[in-house]
Amino acid sequence: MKKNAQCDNQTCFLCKSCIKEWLPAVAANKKNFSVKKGQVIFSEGDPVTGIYFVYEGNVKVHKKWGADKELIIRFANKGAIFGHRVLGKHATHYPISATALEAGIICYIDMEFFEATLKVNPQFTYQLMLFFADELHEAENKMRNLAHMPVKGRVAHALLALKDQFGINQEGHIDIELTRQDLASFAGATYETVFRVVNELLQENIVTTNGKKICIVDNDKLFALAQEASLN
Amino acid sequence: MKKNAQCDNQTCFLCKSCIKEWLPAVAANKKNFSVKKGQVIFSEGDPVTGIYFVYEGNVKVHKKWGADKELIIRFANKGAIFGHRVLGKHATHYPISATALEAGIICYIDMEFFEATLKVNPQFTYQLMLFFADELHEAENKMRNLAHMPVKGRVAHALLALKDQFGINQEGHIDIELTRQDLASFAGATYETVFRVVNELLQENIVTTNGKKICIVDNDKLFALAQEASLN
DNA sequence: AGATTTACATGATTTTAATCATAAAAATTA
DNA sequence: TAATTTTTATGATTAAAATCATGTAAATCT
Repeated sequence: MKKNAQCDNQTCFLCKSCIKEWLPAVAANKKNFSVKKGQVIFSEGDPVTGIYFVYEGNVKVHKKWGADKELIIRFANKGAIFGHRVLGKHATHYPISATALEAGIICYIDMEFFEATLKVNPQFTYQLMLFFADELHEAENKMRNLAHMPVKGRVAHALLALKDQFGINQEGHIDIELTRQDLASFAGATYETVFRVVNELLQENIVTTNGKKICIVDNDKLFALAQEASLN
Repeated sequence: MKKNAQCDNQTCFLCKSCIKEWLPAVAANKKNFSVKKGQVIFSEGDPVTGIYFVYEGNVKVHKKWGADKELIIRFANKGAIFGHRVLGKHATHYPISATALEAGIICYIDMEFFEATLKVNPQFTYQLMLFFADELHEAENKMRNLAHMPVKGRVAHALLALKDQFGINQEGHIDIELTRQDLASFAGATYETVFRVVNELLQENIVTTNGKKICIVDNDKLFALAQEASLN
């Protein structure tokens, strides 16, 4: 929890959606700190004290199952809000964990100031509601996929979602490096199964890989896999 | 779409959360209509025109998979909002379907008036955001369960969720009658598997059934099943 | 740099739950 | 009320994916 690194007060979801007059208050109340790769920012069951934003780096938001399984709910990248359990009923403990995927800078806002922010910034509240509506929409898709779509389709969907969120870098790779285990946890399957599925995708010339880097070669086929049977 | 039956303008989520001064506007702009059992209120892919509330009856919100599978995302009961796809990005088509589980009365608000309502009622917007936060929380649990929890646990969880939402009637039954197929679709499994699981629950004296009516006899055991392995 | 931990790789086996098949009962509708 | 549709019931079979087991490679920590 080093406190040196500072954000620019204009990048995150909060700074971008609140009225300019409120920014000094944000600057005065925010707490920046840097995290290193693999650092747990908060863990399922921890008491809720505030809300977080990503300034640098990527964070996985995940939910544990037993000792050694988890589901990655989503990724928070530059600017994104996470830990929004300050809101809603029974908002006393984080229902999910948040872990840094790489070194980065996090911004923390305590509950009290966040609630003041909501009161003062109806526009921000509105934006937050829209964000939740979109999250909910994605969650609905993911639930259906987990219930009915085979692993291969879920992996295809996961790769497309990663491409959407992180984009493609100069070399043509999806611009995030995940371990196969994290990819598996994101797709909601085991490492071994995902390993086999990725092998199939390689065989079928749908993707190429280079270590953790993944390149989508045939977007259409991948897309078709992610849709399969949902249209019949 | 009979237009005779009218709601009382004080029961639904909208009427309860907006300022009183706005209620006449709501009354002037709402469109009530009655639905019969099994009636599809809107279907996945339909263009979005407005938002709905339940005044009487229960509605299932579901997402299709192929021709004959679906996942029931949630149930909307008296007062509940549904079809909130008016909000968020790409809010052009309903991503889910809504079907009446029994005869009832529905309230419809068109998009334009709903957006005006949000502008005029920051308090309502705030309540809606909290509602979404809670929905999201439940969705996170459901996703993890679909990914990792065995069907028996998911059925246990489903029964407890039904008890929570609909309560217990005088005879001690969960106060909603679902077909086994709907219970299966809510738990994210097939009819046959759920049938077998319910048989096990009967054998273990955890529930009793009487046709579609289900009574939870041993809440603790059911709760334990719905937790199993998530704590290890 | 060496030691240790974490991630990758892959085959064999087992388990779970879906699929298929078929019949009876119940509910709905003509 | 007869006819049709929907729901319930249940066994047999198959398929998908998890688990188990084991070795190697790569990354991280002293």
